[in-house]
Amino acid sequence: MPGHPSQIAERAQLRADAEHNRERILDAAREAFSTRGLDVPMAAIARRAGVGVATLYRRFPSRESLITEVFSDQLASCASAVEEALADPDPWHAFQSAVEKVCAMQVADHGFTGAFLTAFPQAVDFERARRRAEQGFDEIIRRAKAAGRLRADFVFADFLLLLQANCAVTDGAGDRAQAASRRLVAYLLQAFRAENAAPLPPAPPLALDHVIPSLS
Amino acid sequence: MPGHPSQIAERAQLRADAEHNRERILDAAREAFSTRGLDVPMAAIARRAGVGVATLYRRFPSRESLITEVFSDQLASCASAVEEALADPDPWHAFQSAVEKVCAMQVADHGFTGAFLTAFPQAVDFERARRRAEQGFDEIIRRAKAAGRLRADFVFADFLLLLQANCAVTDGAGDRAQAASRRLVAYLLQAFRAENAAPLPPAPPLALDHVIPSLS
DNA sequence: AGCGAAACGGACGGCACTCTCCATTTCGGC
DNA sequence: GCCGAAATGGAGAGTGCCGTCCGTTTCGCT
Repeated sequence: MPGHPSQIAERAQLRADAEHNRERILDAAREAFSTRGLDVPMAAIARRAGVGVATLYRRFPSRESLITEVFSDQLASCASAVEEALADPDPWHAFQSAVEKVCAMQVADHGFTGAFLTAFPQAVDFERARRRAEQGFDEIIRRAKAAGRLRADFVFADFLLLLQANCAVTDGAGDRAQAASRRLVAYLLQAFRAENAAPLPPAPPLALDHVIPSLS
Repeated sequence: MPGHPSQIAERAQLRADAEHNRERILDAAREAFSTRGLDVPMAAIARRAGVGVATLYRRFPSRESLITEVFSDQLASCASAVEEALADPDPWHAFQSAVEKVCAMQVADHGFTGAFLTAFPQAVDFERARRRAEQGFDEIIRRAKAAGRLRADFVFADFLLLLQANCAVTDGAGDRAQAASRRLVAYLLQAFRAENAAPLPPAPPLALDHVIPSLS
């Protein structure tokens, strides 16, 4: 049921041990990226995964494809969180918890998403997960506005703004990351409430494509 | 004549041409860091400054010392902006404009400050500018609270939170950076107003030392 | 068991960057 | 103008990482 048809098909042809190593590499990469930043040497990842460099390169032809794959997973998680929130009957609570969930994820991956977002080239694949998350969240926004809880001038780009902001906070402050993130999110959620709606100057021409350069 | 701080004294001994080149290097570095990120090759900076690599290294023994010096300048600018705001008779307006000014600076340096903050080792010098900025801003906060405009549970760390957040936004979004930053700042300023003060969960144990690892 | 294909790992060439060394040029006081 | 100290630039040694090549091991089907 998790559905990457083509990819799964290809991957299914992998021999059992290869598939196993692939997972190990992905895990090692996720952890390495999170703790040591995006430019950790490939060799380090390989060592951590208990495989040779060649194995790593056979599975992920370039460093970038590895990063992309890792990020793709993260993105899928976000999409799930959003869909989960869609089930919530209370529109504002849905909005709030979707935001909080996604931000908490960013805290957990300790800076990886931030590193990925701040500087990255072509990556084509996660189209689907991205769309899914974006549309789902748009729906959440729509409902929250309709219920009169979310300010009318809120736009999807504002959510991206929050995500970017949260990234900085999560990878900047070490173990304080969680508290810092929560505080920031709390502040912004307050600013997003309809009751507090005040002047608010310009609109941010910001789309996912600008946050993730790779898609352009 | 002498009796100046050691740095000035040292620098005053530089021959005229050397001092001139030093400035050129600093300018080149600022621009290079801003546009190409923190890991631009020393050679590129030297070329841009129109000097040889050796000259660069004579003036700044390590890449890090160069980065530190550039950042130190930026920090001093912030301190000035804060002191300027202190002259404002309207406490809330002072607060607001100090925040906006500093954030605008971050937009102008296009990600350099962000890059510096997100990943940096020992740097000892800017103590003074830092203190100056911090104390000045604390005073601004005090006044704004006393005037009943700034929410009572606001703390200095919240400002750092905002700075970090703003960094991410400014270097993430290219030419949209300015609009994005303004929008984010506007949202947060609204959340900071006393009138909107709402629950707001945890307090963020965050000090300048956590934002600038180098000082620890 | 036996065998072919798939997967493996480590060694290696190539490249980019940092920092040093030194022969040469430039400054600026006399 | 002259001369020593200061400053300079470029070549190059040292280092670390990327991505590939190839001889060896492991899988899994029969």
